[in-house]
Amino acid sequence: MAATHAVTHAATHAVTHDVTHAATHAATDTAARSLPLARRALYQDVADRLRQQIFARELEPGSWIDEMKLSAAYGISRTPLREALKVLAVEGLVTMKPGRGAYVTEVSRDDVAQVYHLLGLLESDAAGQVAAHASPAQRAELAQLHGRLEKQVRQRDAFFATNEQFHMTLLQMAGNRWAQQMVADLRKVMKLNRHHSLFKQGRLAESLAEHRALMKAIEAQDAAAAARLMLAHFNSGLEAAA
Amino acid sequence: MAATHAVTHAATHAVTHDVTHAATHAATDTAARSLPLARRALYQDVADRLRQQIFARELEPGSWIDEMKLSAAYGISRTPLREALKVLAVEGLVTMKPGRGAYVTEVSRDDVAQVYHLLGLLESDAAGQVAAHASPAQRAELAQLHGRLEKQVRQRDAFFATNEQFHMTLLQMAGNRWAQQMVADLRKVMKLNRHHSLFKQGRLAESLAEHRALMKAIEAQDAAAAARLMLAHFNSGLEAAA
DNA sequence: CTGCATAATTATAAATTCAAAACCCATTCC
DNA sequence: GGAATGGGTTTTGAATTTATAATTATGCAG
Repeated sequence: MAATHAVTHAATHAVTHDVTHAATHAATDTAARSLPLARRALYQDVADRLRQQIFARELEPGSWIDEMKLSAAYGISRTPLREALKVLAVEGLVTMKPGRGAYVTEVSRDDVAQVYHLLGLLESDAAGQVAAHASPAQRAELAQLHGRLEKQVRQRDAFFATNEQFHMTLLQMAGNRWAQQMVADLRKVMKLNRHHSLFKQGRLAESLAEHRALMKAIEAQDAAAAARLMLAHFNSGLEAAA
Repeated sequence: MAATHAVTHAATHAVTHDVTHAATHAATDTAARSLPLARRALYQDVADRLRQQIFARELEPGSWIDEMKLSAAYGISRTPLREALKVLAVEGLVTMKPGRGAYVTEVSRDDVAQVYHLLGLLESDAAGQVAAHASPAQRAELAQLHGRLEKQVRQRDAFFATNEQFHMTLLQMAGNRWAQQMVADLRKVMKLNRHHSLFKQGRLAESLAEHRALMKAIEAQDAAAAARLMLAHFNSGLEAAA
């Protein structure tokens, strides 16, 4: 069950701002190469693992994170774990209380609304850019992802993953790496939320319909419509979550 | 000379997501209280100091950060320094190369444009919200800050600091803590840029004029105009930087 | 003289150790 | 009886140590 998460993270995660730029053509490669050209830092792996546990609610929001217990469970020392916790703190997933350790961030109803608002703002802007400037090949890639989405209305987890991939691909095409990083972080925070809108009955189909309209606008290269539809997509997502 | 920076950072910095919520009424307090209710973590102080050095170009973009030399200079061990470096890495100010340490991030011309675009997006949204929903007291606070700005056209550093305070206060009033955090981070990145628009001759006066128009829209509670003017403010800032 | 292989040096990464807080609970004083 | 204070335990925070990886220098062969 952790498999889908692993894939998702590999795609979204670019905290290191990987300078090798190998990531750009990584899509063509098969899964993972045996020889790790750029060795991954341990604290990053630990951060990934922590995110997984937080998103899976194995670490509950509001709960205290026991450094000794966790480092023992991971089979590492406290040092890389503490470094990872600091990374998650900047991302907003955990909260550091000086002198008393790290706590999993609690995301309030208000926070959800605020994050949805920001995602709408950032992603609608990106959608407009893509509709205006994307190459035919890029539009085809989005269409292909959307096609996969259409086939996955019945499989919630798969839909979830493809949906995220669609949105992140769009962001990447918009070409603003800072926006991309921000949206990735915000989406991580959203996963903390128990009342995720896509969990709601009927929301998947609704979401799909909105995506369909968005794709149409992108293929018509109608930037204004694309932006408007993406904003509407997030607004109805928020409504479903409320 | 470091004084202005210290104040700026104290205002913008909320990485800890200070749970005490004391920050909300901090504006009424005088500078800094002598008794530190919540002891600050060392790695945070180190992070602040690193940012200062980076912004002051004592650590040049692209240059390698010598952990041993720096920890010795700061009179601390490498452990908290390395934790601080990881924080800055997530913020995008430094780049971690696995196995060969940390490097100060180089911010390209393109990056500047991208960040300006995002700031325009986020802050114009905030300006609209504030214009629509701010209380008379809040509008007065903004007006007071703007008044200070008017008097500081001749003092670049002071103008700089007050300008930042104005923008961050506006963000705080908009009430979206995630947006606030993001804008704070983006503004940190902007400080990396050598070609900062406010350094340009005549840009200060121009900036002030734009602020004046914005204030007028806010006091008239004209949300659309406030948003539009804020966006224009950033667009002309970008133009000046290019 | 040039190119590659190897050894020595240097720096990073992680584990361990040490010290200083914060917390808990019992006891005592008001 | 309740609040405050004290010691004991636990846990964080930071320094130190150890191991691993990368870089540079050096020497040898072509």
